[in-house]
Amino acid sequence: MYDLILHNISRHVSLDPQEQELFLSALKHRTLRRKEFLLQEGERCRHDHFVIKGSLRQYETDEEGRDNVMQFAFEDWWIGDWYSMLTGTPTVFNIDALEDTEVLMIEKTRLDELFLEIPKLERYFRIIMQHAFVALQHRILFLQKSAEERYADFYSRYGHFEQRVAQQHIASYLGISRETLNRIKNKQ
Amino acid sequence: MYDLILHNISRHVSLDPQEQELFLSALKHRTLRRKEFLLQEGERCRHDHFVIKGSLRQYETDEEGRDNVMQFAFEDWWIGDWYSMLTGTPTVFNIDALEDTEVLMIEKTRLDELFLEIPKLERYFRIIMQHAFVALQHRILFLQKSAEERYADFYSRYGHFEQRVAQQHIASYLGISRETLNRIKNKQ
DNA sequence: CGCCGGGTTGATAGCCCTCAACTTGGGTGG
DNA sequence: CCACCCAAGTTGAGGGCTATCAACCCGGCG
Repeated sequence: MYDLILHNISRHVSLDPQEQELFLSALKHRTLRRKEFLLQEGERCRHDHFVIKGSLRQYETDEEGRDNVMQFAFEDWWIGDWYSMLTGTPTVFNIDALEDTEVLMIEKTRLDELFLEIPKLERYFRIIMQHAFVALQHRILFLQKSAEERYADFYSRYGHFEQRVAQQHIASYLGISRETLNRIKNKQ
Repeated sequence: MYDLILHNISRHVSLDPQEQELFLSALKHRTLRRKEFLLQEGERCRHDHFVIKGSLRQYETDEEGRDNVMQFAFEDWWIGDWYSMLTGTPTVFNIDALEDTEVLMIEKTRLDELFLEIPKLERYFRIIMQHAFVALQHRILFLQKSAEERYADFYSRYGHFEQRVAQQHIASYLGISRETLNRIKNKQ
């Protein structure tokens, strides 16, 4: 159950066995059925979540009732709402499971304590946050491009996940309508 | 010269005088004339930069020769290319000065050393990276909205900077043409 | 077997881009 | 100090990409 997260951490920092034990003891395990919510708009987000099985989608619902996908999360990814965690305000996002899913969750307040006890853990979170930041920068640049280019970029990066996600959700992630995405895919 | 950056840091962590001294000794000072480059496409980005005077714009130039503004940086902001710094690859971005500008720069390799010597400094960078991440998430959501809504959001957040930046750069930042932005502003 | 969410396809419309011409203003050099 | 020049901004016309709406198909699940 903990192999995936320990391996993920070990790619950036090396915790000794004691530190690993301390960190793992702060984690809680949660399973979700397909379509079940991990977080709903209006709640306060108090945990960060690491996916060990399945997949999730984070999205906001705008005034017209349209869903805008902020991100997906598959095995080996973190997902949560840092805005809500940092400010303590209710989240604008929903996070629900696209498949039957299992996550490890850590409370934000506990994580802040652990940063004091395990400096290397703070380094790990700094590093993955930098990578997440860079990924969003890339996405912003591609949102300036045509629908076809956006899909081509998505396919080259995340094509291997494509069958696990409904096309309309991918379209939303790319900022295009599901009809347009469909036409693009049927063109070639 | 160092007041601004020390005050910025103190909003998130409190360094003792020794740590402050150590950190400041790693900084270099650089002045740029308007239109001068801080970073150019193809170079490796080896420094992060903190603006103490003036303003800059970070942008990529695409195949059609169009500039896409990634972000601006004013006094009290950090700017650099973390993708290039993390991977050691040449940057795709240009960063140039919109006004006569002064920055404090820190070498990425030196910063990594300092993180070992001053854990609180690593905390500071983790925290500002989280804030930057959240800001980009917000921007992605607004790139789904109409040109008018994007400008309204920009104005409410950064309206006080508006006179210091050419409208065409703001348009690029918002992902709309300068003509469209102009029509929006002259409508009201 | 029926329902429903997801996907497909066509017709239409609209937002915004592009191109072009003109205006304005600040900076620079004579 | 003035005149020129170029960058930036303004305004109009036209078109294209993509959203929207609608109808229909399909497969899986209850």
